[in-house]
Amino acid sequence: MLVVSSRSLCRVSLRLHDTAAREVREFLPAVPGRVSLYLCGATVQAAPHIGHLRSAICFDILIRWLEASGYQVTFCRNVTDIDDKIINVARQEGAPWWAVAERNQRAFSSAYDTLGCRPPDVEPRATGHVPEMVAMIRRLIERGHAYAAGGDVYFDVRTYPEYGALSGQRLEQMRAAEDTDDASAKRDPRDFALWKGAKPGEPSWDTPWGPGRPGWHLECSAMSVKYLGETFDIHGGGMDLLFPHHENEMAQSRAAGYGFARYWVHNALLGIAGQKMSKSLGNSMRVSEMLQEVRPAELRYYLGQAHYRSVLEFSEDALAESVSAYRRIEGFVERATEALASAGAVNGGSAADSPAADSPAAGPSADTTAGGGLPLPFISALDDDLGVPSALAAVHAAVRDGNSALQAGHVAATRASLAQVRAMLGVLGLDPLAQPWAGRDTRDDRMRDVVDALVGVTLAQREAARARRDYATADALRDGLEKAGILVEDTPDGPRWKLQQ
RNA sequence: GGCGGAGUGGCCGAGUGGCUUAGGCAAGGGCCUGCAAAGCCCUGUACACGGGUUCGAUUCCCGUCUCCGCCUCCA
Repeated sequence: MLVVSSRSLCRVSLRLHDTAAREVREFLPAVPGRVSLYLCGATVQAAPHIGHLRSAICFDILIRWLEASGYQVTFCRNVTDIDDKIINVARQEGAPWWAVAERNQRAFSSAYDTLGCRPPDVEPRATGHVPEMVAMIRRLIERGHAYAAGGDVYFDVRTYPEYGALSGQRLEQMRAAEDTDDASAKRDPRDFALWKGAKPGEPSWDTPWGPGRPGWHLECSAMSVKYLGETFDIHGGGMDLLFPHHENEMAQSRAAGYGFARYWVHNALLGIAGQKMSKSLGNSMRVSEMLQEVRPAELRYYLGQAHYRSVLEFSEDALAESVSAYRRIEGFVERATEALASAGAVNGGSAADSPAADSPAAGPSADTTAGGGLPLPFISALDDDLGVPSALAAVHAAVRDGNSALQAGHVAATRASLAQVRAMLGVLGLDPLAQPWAGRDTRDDRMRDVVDALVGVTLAQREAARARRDYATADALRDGLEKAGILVEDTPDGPRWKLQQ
């Protein structure tokens, strides 16, 4: 009788690794029921590679899990749209810097979108927030933590004793930052630029300290305060940003009197071990290239399948394994959905797979499940510092049960398994019948209809041959389809086909 | 030089002081199938190396080797 239906009450036990604390700790948002999350987005100097997407997917799963847990999440992801490389690329192309930034930002958005990442609630750009940055610099100068020198404005590291606490660096042991911009103007070699004075021909914005452009670290501090407040819950990003970027953000913000991030979450990087450092590397790791080989959901499965704090070494073989694993799951979802459609809708109205009013059915008969039809092992896996690998084990277990039920013709059990599987996949952003993957490209859908009709003719001939036990003909027809890359499966409900991998 | 992470069965990839056979992929055997495919069942028997703590360590501690990330722009 104590079963509580509200999921936020079922599980108050999300634990997250906090880089600042260097341990997994219980996650409690500052405001009950709400989570504010700031994620360092891209510096749009080139099109995205799969490492960017691994990070995006890790945090997408975190956000989905927070939302599935009943939190209202405010998600802010910035865009750094001005920096040295962008300026250089623009020079090489003879294009304006903003055109380069715009083009790459669109590529990022498209990639995020294609891989099913929930869009941020706000996606601020650095150059749109110069006034906020100027205000913050002024505040830091007033408090004695920053100084103008030679057209730049620097943060005075020595005025902030906590510097280094986040990343575990010690000032004395650090190598001096070799800022090419006349380091002589700094009071200390480790001071970093809040504002960079403009060099001839560079884009610039006017400030009390002269024309220039934002320092990279400052933008995140200024924008997070603007959109999430002086204190917010989670600050995320790749491990590579820990130092100096996040260390500097923290120093600025705290020195300015803000509470800043309460939890720091960093994803491990995607390695590219086997690859040589040839120039081809850059392109072959592009998201757009990868999607020539595998479908978006398969790429998402691969990038999301490892624990977010484990280094993932990219390999073609491992990617292929993920494709197989995902297709097994997908195969069950498709077969079960079709079988239930034909079992439910009395007659052959097999077009019931359109996601018209297709809500993931909140499991009428929840057995070992809690809120929303999610199995308990799945819930505790994600609650334990986002244990996606264990969560996937729960998915596969449910798929196996579902396949058994399907094979045995147990409709209710099949339906229950399907609901569970889809609910879990929904949290991971991998439901084959949900948003981003289903019915996205109408041209593909129409083409599929055409092929379906044509293949249907052959399959009918084959069924006829089988009926008269003319297996030679039947097999010849099947072989013919296979040569065209079409695999035939005979099921109790008749033959079905799919494209070869 | 400083900080941090990692070495698990054919492969990817979790995890734990003594039964977790994690899970997946691949392989072999079986069931099912006209034959297949798909699916289901079974099998493999792993925790870098050397010490130590312990009744007992893959899991804790020390050392060694190897690899990786950051300390400069980077998810």
